[in-house]
Amino acid sequence: MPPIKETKTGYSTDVTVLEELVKMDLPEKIVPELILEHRELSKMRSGFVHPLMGAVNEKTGLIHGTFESTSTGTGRLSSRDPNLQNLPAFGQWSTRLKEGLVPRHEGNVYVAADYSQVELRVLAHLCDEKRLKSAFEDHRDVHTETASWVFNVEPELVTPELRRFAKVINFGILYGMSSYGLAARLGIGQQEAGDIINKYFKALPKVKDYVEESYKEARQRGYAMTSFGRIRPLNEVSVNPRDRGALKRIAVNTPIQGTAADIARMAMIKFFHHFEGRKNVHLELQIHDSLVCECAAEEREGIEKELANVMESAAKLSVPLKVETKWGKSLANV
DNA sequence: CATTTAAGCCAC
DNA sequence: AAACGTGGCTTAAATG
Ligand SMILES: Nc1nc2c(ncn2[C@H]2C[C@H](O)[C@@H](COP(=O)(O)OP(=O)(O)OP(=O)(O)O)O2)c(=O)[nH]1
Ligand SMILES: [Mn+2]
Ligand SMILES: [Mn+2]
Repeated sequence: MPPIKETKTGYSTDVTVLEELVKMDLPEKIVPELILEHRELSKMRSGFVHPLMGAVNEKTGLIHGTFESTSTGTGRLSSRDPNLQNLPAFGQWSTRLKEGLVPRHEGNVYVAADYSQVELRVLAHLCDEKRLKSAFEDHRDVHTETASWVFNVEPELVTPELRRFAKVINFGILYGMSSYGLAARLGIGQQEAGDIINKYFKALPKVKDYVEESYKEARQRGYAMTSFGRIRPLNEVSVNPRDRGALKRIAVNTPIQGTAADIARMAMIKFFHHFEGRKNVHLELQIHDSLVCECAAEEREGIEKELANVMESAAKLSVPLKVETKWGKSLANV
């Protein structure tokens, strides 16, 4: 079938290429269709089902993963052996998989809370953009509004998948995505993509100013810095020398992603203080801007409120921090 | 034989 | 001349 994209060593067969081949509606379209289906299924089996089952400790019956505290450039945690921060979140197989991940004790449930639009709130705090701040003061959902704007659908009709795509747009543009990159991701022309980027910064003028100012500061100081003083020396980051914009994008991203990471860490500390001595409340997972804990089913309602309160008060920004809570008998619900 | 690299894909 | 950022993991091929 026709080549669409090149890699270093040959022709690309990634998901966008295969979907393009299906769209071309050639007699052989069954081939990319079957490869796509195979990719999805084998990713699930060899990427999640097998490693997760293999990670179950024989004696405890539990998965004992490792959270690394000092292995990212921005201050985020990472998770390994197995990675529990990248469990599938969309699609039927995601639900099936996570139905198998359950609390250690019968009668217990998971309670989870995730910061709402966290890096956009951090951005609003850092750049003092009026429109962004009032959006959060008015409890609005900027991701949904972006989805509604870009994809021309009523906010009520924005699906979770569409909203996830809006995050790519919101954060992508903020962190320096080009019209080329946006066009490729949206499947539109570069002109149209450029228009979207221009409108984005026109709607939020202080964001553009902030991006430039933030980069200038970082370059002068030699390091990027979060709201709480975490630093990332820029001479330690390695970038492809052919990519001239890379260092700027890193310098702009780090204070924001890093500030969100600082907040998440403070929330974890607060969690331990708050729930100290409560033997049936355990923190199980941290997924960058969310915490998942296990507790007795009877205590669920109270824990949900306490967890939300702990996280929302972990730091004080010039915009409110908000979390969304969920609970369930397996990770499929949270 | 073990380790490294490339491509690809899962998440936030 | 490349063209959001932060990670971890699997597979196959290249490298040693
Ligand atoms: N640069 C970049 N950052 C991302 C991307 N996806 C997620 N993030 C960062 C920014 C988010 O605020 C943060 C937490 O991810 P979430 O999925 O929880 O999204 P967010 O909190 O923005 O929205 P939500 O929780 O759904 O209200 O991770 C992405 O595609 N690019
Ligand atoms: Mn969030
Ligand atoms: Mn999240």
